Amino acid sequence: MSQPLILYNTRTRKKERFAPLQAGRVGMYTCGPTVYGPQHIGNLRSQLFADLLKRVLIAKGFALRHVINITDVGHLSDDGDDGEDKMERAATSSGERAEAIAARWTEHWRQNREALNCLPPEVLCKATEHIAEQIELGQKLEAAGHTYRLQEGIYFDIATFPAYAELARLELAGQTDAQRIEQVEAKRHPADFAIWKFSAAGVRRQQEWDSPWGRGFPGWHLECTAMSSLFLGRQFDIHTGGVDLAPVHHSNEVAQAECAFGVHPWVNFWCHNEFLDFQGVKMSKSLGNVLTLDDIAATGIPPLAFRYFFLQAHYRQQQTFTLSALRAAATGYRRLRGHADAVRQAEGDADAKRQAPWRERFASALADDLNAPRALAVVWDVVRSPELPAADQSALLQHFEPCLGLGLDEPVAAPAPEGDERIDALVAEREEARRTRAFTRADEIRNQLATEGITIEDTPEGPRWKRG
RNA sequence: GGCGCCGUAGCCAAGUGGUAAGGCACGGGACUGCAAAUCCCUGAACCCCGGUUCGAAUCCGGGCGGCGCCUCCA
Repeated sequence: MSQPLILYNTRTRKKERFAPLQAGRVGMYTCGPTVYGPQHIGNLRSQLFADLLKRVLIAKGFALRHVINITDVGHLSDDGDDGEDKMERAATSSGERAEAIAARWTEHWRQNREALNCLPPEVLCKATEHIAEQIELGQKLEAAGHTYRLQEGIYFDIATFPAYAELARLELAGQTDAQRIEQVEAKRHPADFAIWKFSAAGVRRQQEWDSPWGRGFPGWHLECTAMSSLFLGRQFDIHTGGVDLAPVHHSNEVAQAECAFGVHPWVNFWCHNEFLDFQGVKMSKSLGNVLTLDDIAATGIPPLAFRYFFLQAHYRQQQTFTLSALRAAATGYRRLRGHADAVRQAEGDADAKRQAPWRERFASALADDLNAPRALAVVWDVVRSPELPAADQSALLQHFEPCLGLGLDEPVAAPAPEGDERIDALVAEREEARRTRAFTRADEIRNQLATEGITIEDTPEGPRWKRG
């Protein structure tokens, strides 16, 4: 377990040995949700990735401070720079206060994470609760000559930050030719971005604040820089997010931070997860091919089966999602969990020495850029090794669980006797029929219940039934 | 127009130079009155072509196909 953790760093495009700035302590920032609606399972993949990383860091013995932000203001709804704010639009169309919408979807997101066994962050911060810090950061940038004023707002001038293209290896020259979207014409460079947007003349926004530049609201990128430095300091270890964030959002964050704080590199390790593909393309709100955790739960598949599904692919690989692939994962997950349950009470002595090879293989899989699929293969090897005493199997599974977060440490929920009198009576009648070898009648009852979606399992302790 | 990723058995998916992990499904078997659940056994030479090498899924070149980013997006 002492082997070094190797992580792929987007900043250097290499797998690197992870070492924190301060020995033993890690500061990690994860870009959180924009809370104007539900998160889909593709978004959730980013949370699962960050959680896997967090769990492995903890297993490595690091003391971790994990910060996640809630974007509850300032997100534009469409291409270009004059899109409508997503929060404002959601509020306008539903007649609710923006705060109410933000609160509802923040809670929904939090419950999703909980259902997926994502460890809670040490700090969960909201953009609207740190407006002052964002303004202060903007003023710093302004004072250092990195901004200019347009009618729409205060913009960051990327020409003042030569390292702008570094993180995402951007071709800024080629970008000028692209011209695929309408830009704010007056911008000096298409990649310049707003740090503060003005409320439109005569418009009273639900979410707006006074600033030295005028009434308005902060640009999206400002919050992450302001809040991460507030909670993690001017330089920190790890920043995570989806791959799509690197070229724009994260590049902008870097520009703001390095210009305001005079540091480089601002963040040591940039870690990005790939997309979840669905129906041949990435799952995304704009394409409309989204599924939520609620949708999955509605099919009777437990949320943790989705976590298991996630662990079956490497985080830096696009993962193909289909419902049947998820069902397959759910079957494997159910069996794995059942096995963990079965060996938990095993008699006999566990022998740490005997377990060592599996511990070693599991640890090295995760240490190698979080290779969860390989780690899962080790898990199954434990389960399918008859020569390994049950007590050792159990000890190993419990040893793995803190990294996996699959709930292998919890008893499988009892088959919940639902107590439906009619069904109970039918099941009892079937039992009686079986006893008297009236199998035709017995099967008739079973088939009848099957059409209602009820399955009967005959166990040594008698029959059991369940829905689904 | 620029940048990047991927193409492994029916499906999901590891493997980045030395005789191809794992899960699911299928098939066979055990168990069962029959099923279900569970357990055991079982399958693949890696998109195509050329090259490097004693040896390539793994490196290089070309081709075909898919995806992503450069624009709100995880």
